[in-house]
Amino acid sequence: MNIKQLCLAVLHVGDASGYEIRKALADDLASFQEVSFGALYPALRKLVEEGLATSRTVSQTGVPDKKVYEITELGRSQFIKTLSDAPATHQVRSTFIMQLLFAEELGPERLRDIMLERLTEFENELEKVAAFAASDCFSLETRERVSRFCCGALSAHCQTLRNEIAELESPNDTPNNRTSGPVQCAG
Amino acid sequence: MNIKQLCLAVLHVGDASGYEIRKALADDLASFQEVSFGALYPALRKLVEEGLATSRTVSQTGVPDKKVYEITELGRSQFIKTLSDAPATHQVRSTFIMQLLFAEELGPERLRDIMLERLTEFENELEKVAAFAASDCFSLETRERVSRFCCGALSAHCQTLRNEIAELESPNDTPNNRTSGPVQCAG
DNA sequence: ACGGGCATGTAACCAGTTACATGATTAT
DNA sequence: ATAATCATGTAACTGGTTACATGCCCGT
Repeated sequence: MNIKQLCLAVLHVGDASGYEIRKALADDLASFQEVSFGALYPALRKLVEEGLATSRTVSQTGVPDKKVYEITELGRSQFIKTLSDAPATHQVRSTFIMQLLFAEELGPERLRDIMLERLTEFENELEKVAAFAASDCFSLETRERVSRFCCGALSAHCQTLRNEIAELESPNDTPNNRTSGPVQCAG
Repeated sequence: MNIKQLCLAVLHVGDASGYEIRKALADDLASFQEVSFGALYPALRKLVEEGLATSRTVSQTGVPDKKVYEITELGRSQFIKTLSDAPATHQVRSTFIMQLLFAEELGPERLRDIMLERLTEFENELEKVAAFAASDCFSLETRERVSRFCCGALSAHCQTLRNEIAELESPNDTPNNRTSGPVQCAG
């Protein structure tokens, strides 16, 4: 998923300016990386050069003019083909897991803060997914499928973290909804 | 989590050569990105230059010599401090979610293949986590905490995908363990 | 004979971030 | 006043990947 591909994904849904594309990527669906303008604008220029998109300047009152990009048929077909041919990767890069691994070195207070910070972030992402599910982008079927997939992991993460935090604060209680002893990694 | 930090993490657990560090990152725990040798060896050289690690050449019979790196006290303390100060990020970059979003354009057969491919991969990762939980790295408490966290999401992903695949193959059945209708994004 | 695992390293390249540059409008 | 939002863009830099270079041992 490079920036050009990411831009085409947004433009496939509807016309947008560079600024709007960035906002769409950052806000609309959790877990899609924020892109910087320094990479975004050159990428859009290249899309136009390659005939995958066209641009037009739209004047606005109050705010500056914007360059609205529109995907071409070539852009549409190339985007879908590239997406279809790409392996179904799903990579996690997590400082948080590393912090869990070295929790003993960080100390219980810092560990608690970190888990709390992450829990809040996961809850925010969950809200973004809910907002996406209630939006009118894509078909109902697609929105439900994507939401179910994302919610599954996010809810699990929230649940686990709440248990871990509770356990840290009162180590003697065994919370009712998790098993102690060997971890069961049921698929 | 840049490469130097990643190397220090592995070396914090025990001495290792460049080759072994790469293997540790790729195999031992799911969701830690594979690093290329082109980035790894220069990073290790820099660690030695900065006094964060030392290296010694170990002769082996049959296989070539290897350069085993050992973390220094400075390396240890700097690694932990950097890790503690870092924000608890947890980023997902997923071609797969993008493919779910544009599932209608890909067609049901391709969608099914993609979900199957991803399901297999998640199952593999689940096995890696189980192997980690049964290993002797880190304390039991840490292994359980990390395993619980990782298993939670991976199991949820597997469950969701199995439902989605079943639904695709017989759209009329409503699987017993998922609700149809509006998605519930319970935290 | 050939592929794969072990083992280290460099050079060319590329894709991204960060910082800089500009500037109007609106809300606090 | 001062920050935030809207809006586009360039230049320097960084942090990686890919491909290349080398070489030996083991299994089939």
